[in-house]
Amino acid sequence: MADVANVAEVSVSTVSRVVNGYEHVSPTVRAKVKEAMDVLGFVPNRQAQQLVRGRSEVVGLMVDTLGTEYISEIINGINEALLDVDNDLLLYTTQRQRMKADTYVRRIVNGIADGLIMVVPQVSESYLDIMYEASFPHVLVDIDASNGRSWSVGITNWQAAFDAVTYLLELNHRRIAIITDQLELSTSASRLAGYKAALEAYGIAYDPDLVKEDNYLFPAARKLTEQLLRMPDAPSAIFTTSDLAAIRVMETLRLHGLQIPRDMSLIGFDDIPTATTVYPRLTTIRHPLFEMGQEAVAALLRQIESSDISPNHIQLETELVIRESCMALSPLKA
Amino acid sequence: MADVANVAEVSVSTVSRVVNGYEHVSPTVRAKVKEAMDVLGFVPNRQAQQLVRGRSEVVGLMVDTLGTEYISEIINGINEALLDVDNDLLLYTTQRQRMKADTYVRRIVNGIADGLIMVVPQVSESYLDIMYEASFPHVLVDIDASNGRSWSVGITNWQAAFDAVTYLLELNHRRIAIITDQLELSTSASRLAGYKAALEAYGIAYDPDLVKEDNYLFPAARKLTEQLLRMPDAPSAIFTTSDLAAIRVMETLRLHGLQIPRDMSLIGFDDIPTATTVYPRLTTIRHPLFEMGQEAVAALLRQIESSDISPNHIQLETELVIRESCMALSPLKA
DNA sequence: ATGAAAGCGCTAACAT
DNA sequence: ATGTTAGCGCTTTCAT
Repeated sequence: MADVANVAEVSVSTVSRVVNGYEHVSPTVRAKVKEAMDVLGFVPNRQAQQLVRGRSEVVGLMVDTLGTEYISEIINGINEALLDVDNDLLLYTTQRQRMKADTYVRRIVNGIADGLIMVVPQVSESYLDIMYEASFPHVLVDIDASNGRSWSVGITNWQAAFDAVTYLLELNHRRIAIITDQLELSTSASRLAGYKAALEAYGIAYDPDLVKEDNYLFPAARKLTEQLLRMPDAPSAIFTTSDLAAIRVMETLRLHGLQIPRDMSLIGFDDIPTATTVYPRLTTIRHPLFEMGQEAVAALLRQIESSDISPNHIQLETELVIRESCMALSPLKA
Repeated sequence: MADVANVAEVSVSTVSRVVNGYEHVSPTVRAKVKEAMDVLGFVPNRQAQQLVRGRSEVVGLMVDTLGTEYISEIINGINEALLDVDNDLLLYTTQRQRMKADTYVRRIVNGIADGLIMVVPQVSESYLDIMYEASFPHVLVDIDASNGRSWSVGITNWQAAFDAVTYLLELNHRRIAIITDQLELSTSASRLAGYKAALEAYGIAYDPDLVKEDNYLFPAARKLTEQLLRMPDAPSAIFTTSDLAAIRVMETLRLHGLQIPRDMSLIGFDDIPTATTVYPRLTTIRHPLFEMGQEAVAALLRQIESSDISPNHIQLETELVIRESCMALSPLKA
């Protein structure tokens, strides 16, 4: 920077001013400085800027697992929003992590990022404690409701499940199974509640045998589907709380010679890109993943900029996307 | 840090010494400083450290798309290696990127990271130019051979394809199709060459109609498979250059009522986790994704530490993993 | 073994 | 409109 000042025959402050686009710089000088910057190929040192500004313009992202279209869409949304404010993204994966979990968070809090976005289904309370104590800006992504002390963004899980099951009900299905993620997850619990509510609205008794609990880390959708198929009064429709699981179900049904939707109706959840490339194209719930990522950044930035904002939960709407994986049952058969 | 020095009644230099674990600090003083740090919850400011050290201890990772198990495994490997040296990972996605591509790289080069790992099938030369001019440490991941001026890590693509096709040949298959990624990719070209070589070694004529070119960004495996099935002399085996494509092929075959491996043998590539969860479990080529990530970091670190090392290409070995998606043809039928 | 002081590259008062 | 200067929080000679 001193070099640029020399070449342009001005002071470093002036250089700094044009670097940061401030006013009160005569066009002549501005031009001269810009030229000098070009000639010297000058680019401001970020570390120094960060140091003096007290901000890193980096946000941390903690995910438990990469490699799903689900997380990919969220990250795309985060990136998009970050681009607007010229911030960078630091990635932390908790999967196969040898580091003590807390050290992890502590590093972020005291270190390199201005805030942290967490896309971790089951956030450990000790993480939150650390961040809370340090009043470190953070937001929890895709949880069902505010935990009271953190910002969070999620979706209307209850309504989504209610809509999906109601749609199936309108198609005259009466035996409707649900393959859900772990029920400890608040989102799963809400979806199951929505499922029950829809059934109840139609005066249909709830059958616990029709709910199968999967695990997103160790998917067992195939086994669960086969359990369903073996039932004497097997379901005519399956509602799955992720497209990934739905696709595994499709595979399994086909393996058993069943056709979709003729022999079994199927609804997924998330509306990942692949949902439209499988055959038949999957009827599913659109999960605003990309928007969730964007909202997370917005919420985080709000905290970083003015640290006195009280926790809030942002709830995004879902939408039933009807494609070809469901079919009406004839009222007679029903 | 000054606070710690005050509380411990020593100078800041001494505090710095214990923070960095230097010798020449009496045990008494060391203990006193450590206690002061604990009491005050002191954690060194990374920006300041980085500024004075002239290193950020952050490495950039540029990927074109997240959301595949392929990239996920690589990133896991990178993370693992980074953990050892206590560096952080900055993520750049080129997908849906509004930023001018060069600005992108330029930012990284002049900015925040000490080096860059690129997992981008088709690296633009202009990126490389920028990094080369700045002699910025970088490594290209999963390309087939050195480009002469960058470090890179890849696998033995030719051999891998040769092995896969030879296996099929030994199983008496004679009409063997290949569904490959874009042939502009050096890796794809090598694999196709390996395919041809294996055929030739068995004295089998090469049939261009049996090679179908897919696109990893816009997968068309289903359509391509159907083209293959419609052929009057349809293949009895398909070799696919990614497991993802292989799984789409499986789906398609099943849709057409064909059984694997009875009606069609199938070999994938990559050995992603899902390859073992589909039915039948996929015979495939093990692609050392995780190791590739680790090697990339090692190569990068070597460059960062001593910047005068000349470009090198690290080639990792693959391995045929035999599972249940292939079956021997009776010699008669063959 | 410990301390004093210079300086990493920049920004932002404060002067002029 | 432009220049001077004091830090930002740390590391690292150089003294002692």
